[in-house]
Amino acid sequence: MPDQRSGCPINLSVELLGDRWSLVILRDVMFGARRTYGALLNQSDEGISTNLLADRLKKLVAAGMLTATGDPDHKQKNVYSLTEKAITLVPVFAHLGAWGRRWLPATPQYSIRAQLLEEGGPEMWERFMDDLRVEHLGKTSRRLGPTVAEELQAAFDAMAR
Amino acid sequence: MPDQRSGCPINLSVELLGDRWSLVILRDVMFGARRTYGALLNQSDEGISTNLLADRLKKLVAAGMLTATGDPDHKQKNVYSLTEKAITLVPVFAHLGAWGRRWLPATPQYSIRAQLLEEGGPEMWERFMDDLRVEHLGKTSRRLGPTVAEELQAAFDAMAR
DNA sequence: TCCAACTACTTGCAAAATCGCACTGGTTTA
DNA sequence: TAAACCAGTGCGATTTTGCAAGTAGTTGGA
Repeated sequence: MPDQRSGCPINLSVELLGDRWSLVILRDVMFGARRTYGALLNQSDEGISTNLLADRLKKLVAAGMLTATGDPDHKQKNVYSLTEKAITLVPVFAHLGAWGRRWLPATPQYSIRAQLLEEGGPEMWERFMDDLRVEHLGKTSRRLGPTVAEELQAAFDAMAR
Repeated sequence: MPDQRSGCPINLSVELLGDRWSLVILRDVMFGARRTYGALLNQSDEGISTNLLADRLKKLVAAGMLTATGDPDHKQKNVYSLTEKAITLVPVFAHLGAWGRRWLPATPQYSIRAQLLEEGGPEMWERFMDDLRVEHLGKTSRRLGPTVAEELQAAFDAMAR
């Protein structure tokens, strides 16, 4: 990425995220609670290959979308965390998921999270972003009860069974 | 696109729109009022090349995002129109534009439309989608006064001067 | 202590996509 | 009738993708 094509915010977003894997990886970190290379690789529903995963993780870290910190229990393991920049993509994911659910041949199991997020509306997105800030940025929580992430995951798992 | 990687709505959206040009072309049709091959090519701020533009237009038509109709005044000219499927991407564009404006080095001139759309909120997006339905789907208008597209364009042009 | 399994990658290679640019063939305008 | 305009196509170079295999350090169990 030497110089950008134009200063248009849509174009800049496309230049950063407009490929076949970046958003899928961020989705897995955000909604699938996959935080390591191995988890992202082995639990990838779309089957990303090792070199592309390594490359995208590098680029996403360089772009300030993810941070990598070593796992104290396992010297080789890197744990990836979302940055605030990535967390603020939640409304984009919510709308894109709703759009895909409406117009593309999405399967019910995979659609359930998009549906919940769509029905929850902006208030739920805000709660979800707060949960992500607790999980990924180490903010302290002020709320009680299950997190939005847990709700989404529970709904997804219930469909999987 | 033989078979899809997974039935996840985010993944399916990425498979359809996750490249370096599709969203940029749709943005130009939607916000830039460019309706022909020539307009999209010559007024492209990012400088798309002829073969890629031709290829993407073909794919977007095949995907039901655009329709092509002949210009009665000019037998060679095709006029491209947004479908309802494409028009419902407006909220995605609005959020993605807002995100790019906040986090990426967008220039003021190019940001003005994203800013107006962000400040206008969902009510403005609905008005804009109605305007697009009038322009692109031939629906009859029930509102008076300037269209949202005209407002956005006027603001953009004012910045350009 | 040794070794197999696990971790996070890197490398090599072929296929596909993207790129800029020249060019084509029909249409309209002067 | 010539020049300009229109929507592409063809080509060769570069880049990206996808798959498979290999590497190097880490961990856990016998």
